[in-house]
Amino acid sequence: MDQVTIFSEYVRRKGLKNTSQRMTILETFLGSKSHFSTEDLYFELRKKHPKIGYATVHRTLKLFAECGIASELDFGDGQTRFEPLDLNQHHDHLVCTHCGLIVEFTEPQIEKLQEQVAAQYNFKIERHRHELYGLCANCAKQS
Amino acid sequence: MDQVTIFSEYVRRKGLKNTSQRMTILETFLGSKSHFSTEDLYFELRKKHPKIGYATVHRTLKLFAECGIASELDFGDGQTRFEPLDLNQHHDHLVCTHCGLIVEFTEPQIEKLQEQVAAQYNFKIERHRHELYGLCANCAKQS
DNA sequence: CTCAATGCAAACTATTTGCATTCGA
DNA sequence: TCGAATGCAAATAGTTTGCATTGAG
Repeated sequence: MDQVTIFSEYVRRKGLKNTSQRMTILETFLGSKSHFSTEDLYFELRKKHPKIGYATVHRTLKLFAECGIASELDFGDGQTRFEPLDLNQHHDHLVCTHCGLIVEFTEPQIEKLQEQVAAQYNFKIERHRHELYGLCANCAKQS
Repeated sequence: MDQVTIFSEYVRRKGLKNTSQRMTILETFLGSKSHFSTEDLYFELRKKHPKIGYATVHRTLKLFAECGIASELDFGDGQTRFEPLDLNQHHDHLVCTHCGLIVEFTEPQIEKLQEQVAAQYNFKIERHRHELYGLCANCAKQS
């Protein structure tokens, strides 16, 4: 089931409405590079849909997160970012503190060890955040 | 070298001043439970030092982070938290999403795997953030 | 038709800053 | 003495909300 379908069904199930703005935002959201902030997406959208409001973008992204097709990221720079969430493929992030480059990584062994840690403390994990901050290859070279 | 010494030397080296407020904040910071927000510490301090200002607490905590005796935490609840940093003993956090309980954990194998991931992408890691969110034993029981 | 969604502006919250005054070295 | 630190109030920045109007079902 793709993200558009998930969203449409969520909207219908909750008695919400499937507006043209929401569809526009969803398309742009899925089509853009990942890891953008609300503001980024807002300005991207404004290029083709000048009348769309910031609050609508914000509320729609929240809605995406709510229905499970987006996840919220916070890299500690004061901006909430979003990325399309593929349920089958969890990943974490490397963030370059110099140029802002974001790289995704997966490491099943870390996931497994996390489970063990949680079990050890009797925690029932719902989600986690794992980010590695540092210099990417390019920035390390230059400095 | 203990944290008070580290701080004092940092202050001297930078030509800053060792005020009574800073000493008071440092003592309270080291003596309190960990993982509090600026606001928490501010109100704690107000009990005994009613004239201290929020901005002073804020700036002093930043200074602690700067000189390496505190680390800033962000558990995504909109509040920056701080904890005394023991240089020899890095740890990450389990956070209960229901009651707010925070538990520290260390897992050397995860640290090692992180290094490998970073190496694989040619990143030079400066720091990382690893948090597991879920229900603690107590809260899981009740729900 | 009805009620959710939109767009605008205003409210909010945590954080940060400007500045006159105080105080440590 | 002199510049750093303080405390207050105001500014900032990202996020969220209220409300009159619009529009989907």
